[in-house]
Amino acid sequence: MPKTLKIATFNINGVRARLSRLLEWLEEAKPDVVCLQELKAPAESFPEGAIRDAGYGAIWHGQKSWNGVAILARGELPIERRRVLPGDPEDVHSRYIEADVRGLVVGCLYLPNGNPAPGPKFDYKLRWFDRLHAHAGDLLKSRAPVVLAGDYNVMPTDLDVYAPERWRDDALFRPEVRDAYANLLAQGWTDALRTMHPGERIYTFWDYFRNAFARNAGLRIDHLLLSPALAPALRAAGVDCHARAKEKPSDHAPTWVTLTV
DNA sequence: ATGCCTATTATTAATAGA
Repeated sequence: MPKTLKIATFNINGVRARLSRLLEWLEEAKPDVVCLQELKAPAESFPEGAIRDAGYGAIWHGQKSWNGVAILARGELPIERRRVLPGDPEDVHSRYIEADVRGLVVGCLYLPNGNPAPGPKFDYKLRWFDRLHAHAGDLLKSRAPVVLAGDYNVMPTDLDVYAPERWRDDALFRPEVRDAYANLLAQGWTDALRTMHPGERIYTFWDYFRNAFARNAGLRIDHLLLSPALAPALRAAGVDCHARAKEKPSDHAPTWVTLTV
C-alpha cells in the first residue's frame, strides 16, 4: 500500500533558543522525518524530552557552541548508521549524522560556511565537499533509497540568490563550491526543490540584517537530494516561509518534500 | 570595505554565522 512521507530539513540556529518555534512547526507541519542543523548545544543539552512529548524520536550529534545535527522521526526512533562523514579523523565538527528511518537512508548534513574565502575555512569547506562526494557515491552504489538533506551553504545558480553580483566572491557562491554541488548532482542525485519548481525563485534563508526577509532578499542554500531509487517517488516540495516571519525565528525556513513510497 | 542581527560562551566583549 503506497503511503506519503514528508521529509524536512531545518537549520534551527540554536535548538534551545528556538525550541518553541520547533515544537509549533512540528505540530503544524507534521513532518515524518526532520533533519536539524546548527543545534548550537552540547549533547547533554539537547531537549530530548520536549521533542519526545511532541511525538518524535531523535538521534543527535551535539557540540558546545556551534554546529550540531539531529534526525527526528514521528512515532519512532531513527536507527543510527553513522555520525561522522568518513575521510578525516581530524575533523571534530558535528556536521553529519545518518540513519535508517521509514525504509529510507537519511543523511543530515551541515556543510561548512567557508568564509572568508580564500583562506583555511574555505579550504576546509572544499575538503568537506570532497568527502561528501565520496560518501554520497558509496551510498549510490548501494542502490538504496537515500535522502541527503541539510544546509549545504551553497547557492547552486544565479536563480538561487537575490543579488548574484554581490555574492560572486562569497564562500557560498564562488565557482569552486557551485562546481562541487554540480559535480555531486552529476552522480545522479535529484535536487528536489529545483526539480519541482524549475525557473522559480525559491529561498530558504534570509539574513537577520537589513530587513532581509521583508525585502525577500534571500538565498536557497538548504537542499534535499534524492537518490535515483527515490526520485520517481517525489510528489511535492516547498519552503515553510511563514516560519521565518514569526517572533524570534531562525534565519532559515523549514524546507520539505513529500514522497510516495 | 564594513556594519547591520543573533546565539553562545564567558563576564560585557569575542566569535561565528551567511
